[in-house]
Amino acid sequence: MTINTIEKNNLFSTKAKTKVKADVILGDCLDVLKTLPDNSVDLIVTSPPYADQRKSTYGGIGPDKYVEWFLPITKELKRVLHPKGTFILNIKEKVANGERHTYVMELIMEMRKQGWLWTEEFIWHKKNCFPGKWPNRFRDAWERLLQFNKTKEFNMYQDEVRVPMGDWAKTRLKNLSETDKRRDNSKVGSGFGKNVSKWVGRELAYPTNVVVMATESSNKNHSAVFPKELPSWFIKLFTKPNDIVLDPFLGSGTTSIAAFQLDRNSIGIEIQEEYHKLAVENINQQTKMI
Amino acid sequence: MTINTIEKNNLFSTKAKTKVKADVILGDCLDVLKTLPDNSVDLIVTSPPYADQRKSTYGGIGPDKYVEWFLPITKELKRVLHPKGTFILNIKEKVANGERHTYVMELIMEMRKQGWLWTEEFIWHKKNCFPGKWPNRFRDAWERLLQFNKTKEFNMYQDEVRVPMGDWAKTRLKNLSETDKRRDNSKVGSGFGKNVSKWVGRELAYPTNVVVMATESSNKNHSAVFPKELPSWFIKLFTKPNDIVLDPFLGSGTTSIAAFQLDRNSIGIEIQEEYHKLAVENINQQTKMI
DNA sequence: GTTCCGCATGAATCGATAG
DNA sequence: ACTATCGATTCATGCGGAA
Repeated sequence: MTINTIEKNNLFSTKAKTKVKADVILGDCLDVLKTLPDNSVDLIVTSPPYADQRKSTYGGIGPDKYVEWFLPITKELKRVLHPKGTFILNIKEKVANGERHTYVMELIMEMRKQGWLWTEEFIWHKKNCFPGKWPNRFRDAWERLLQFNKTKEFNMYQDEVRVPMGDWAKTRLKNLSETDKRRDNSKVGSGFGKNVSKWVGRELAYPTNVVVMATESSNKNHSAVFPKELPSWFIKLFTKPNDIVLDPFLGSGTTSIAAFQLDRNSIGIEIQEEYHKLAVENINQQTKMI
Repeated sequence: MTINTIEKNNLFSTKAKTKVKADVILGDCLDVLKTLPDNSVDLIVTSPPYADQRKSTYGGIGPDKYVEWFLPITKELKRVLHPKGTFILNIKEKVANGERHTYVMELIMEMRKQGWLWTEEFIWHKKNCFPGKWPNRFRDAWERLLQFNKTKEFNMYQDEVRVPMGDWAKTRLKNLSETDKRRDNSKVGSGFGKNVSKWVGRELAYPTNVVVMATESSNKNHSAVFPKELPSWFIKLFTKPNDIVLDPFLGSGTTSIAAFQLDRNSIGIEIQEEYHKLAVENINQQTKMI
C-alpha cells in the first residue's frame, strides 16, 4: 500500500489559510477501506469496473459473481461514510444472452438489506455514446447514477448546481416581471412583494434527475470512464469545500482532479500500479495549472 | 364487456384493398385478455396505472401489492403475444419514505420467472416534467420503457424510426459528400459510386435507447398519460402495417389512435366506462380527419 | 396570416396537520 | 406510531386571444 499525497493552498477559503489534499493510494480497495475511520467521508463517487468489462485491468468479474464481489466493498463504504454523506454509484448492466443482466437490480436489493437507503436514480444521458449497429438493439446512450444514503437527513446543496432556464424563460421572464411589478405597485405591503422578489432577476432553475453530458473525448491513451463534469456535479451538489471525497476505483484520477479543483480533499484508491501512477501525474498537472 | 369497433380503408396498402380496425373494449383487462387467442398480437404497448396514482380513476394499487396485482396480467399478455412480438411497458417507481420503491425491479425479476426476456430498458426523458422543489430531491424527468420479448428472434424494423442527424452530422456530412463527389468523379465505375450513394443525401441516423419527448399538454379535458409520439415510435419500430397492437390499459385511447393512423389494427381494453367512451370518440375523430 | 403573451395544467413530493 | 388528506413548491408546454 503506497500513498501519494498532492497538496495545495486553498486560496478561496474565507477562513484562515487551509490546505487541500489529494491522497492517491495504490492498493486493493477492500484492504485500504479498512484502514479508514468510521463516518469520515462526506461523499463517495465511483464508477467501478463493470462486469466483464476492462478484463485486462481488473481481472474481469463475471456478471453472475458481480454482486457477491461488490457487497463486501459496499459494506465498508457504508462504515466510512458520514451519516449525512452520500454514495453515488455509476453503473450499467451489460447485455448477456440477448437480455439485460439483472445484477444491478440484485445489487440494489442487497445493499438495501445492508441498511443503505436507495434514495434516487439519476440518469446520465450520454449524448455521444459508443457507435455501432445491431439488428435487435439500438446504441446504449445512458447509464445509471444510483444515489444511496445512510439516513434520510443527508446534506444537499441544490443551489450550487442550478442551470440556465429553458428558452421559455428567456423570452418570457421579462414580461412576467413587468406584470409582477405592476402587481407590486398596486398592492404594496400586501405580501405580494416577497413573491415577486423570488422571480425577478431569476435566470436559473434547478436541474432534474436527468444529467445530460457528453463522454470525454478519448484523445488520451486511456479510457476516461466518465467526464470530469460528472463527479464535479455531484461534488458541488453533496459537499462543501474542505469536505472529503472518496473514490475507491479511481482509475486515471478523474474524481480526485474534480475534487482538487473544487477545494475538496479526496481519497482515491486504485489497485493497478499503472493507473495509480497516471492518476498522480494527472493531479500533479492540475496543481501546475492553478 | 362491450366492444366498439372503428374501421377505415387502408388506402396505402399495396395489396388489395384492406381494412384497418380498432377494437375498443370496455371491461377488466384480465377477463378480456382470456378471450384473446394465443400468439395473436404483434405488439403490446401500455402504461398501466402507477402504484397509488390516478386514484380517482383507477383503484389505486398500493406499492407493496403492485407486483402481485400485475403478474396475472403479464402472464396473459405473454400468452397472447406472438413469439416474434414485443411488449413495451411504461412505468416508474414512486418515492415512498424518502426512497425509490423497489416494485419495478421486483416486477422485472418475477416476469423473468414467467419466461419473459428483459431485452432492453429505454429511457423516456420528459423535458416538461412535473414542477416542484424539495430539500432532498430534484424533479423526476424520466420514466422507464421496459422491453420484454418471448424469444430472442423478435421483429424490429429499425429503418422506420431513423431520425434527422444532429448539427454535428450536418456540418460533417457536407464535407464528407464533397470529398466523395470528387472521388466519384475521378474514379467513375470503380465501385466507389455505390459507397457514395450510401452517404450522399443521407440525413437520417438510427436513434439510441433514450427517447426525448415532452408530455402531452392538456387542453383536452382528460390527461393523456403519454404523448402519441411514444406509442407511434414503438409501433413503427416493432410492427408492419396490418399487424395487431394491443393496449390493455387504453385510457383515453392514445395507443389505438397511433395504431390507427399508422394502418395497424388495434385492440384497446379499458375498465372505466368514461375513458372507454372517450377513447371511442377520440378514435372516431381520427377517421374524420383522414 | 404571423408573432407575441397570458394562462392553465400536470403519473410529483414533502411536511404539517388531523383522525 | 401509523395512515389519510391538504397546502406549498415549481417550470415546460400548447392553446387562445391580442397586437
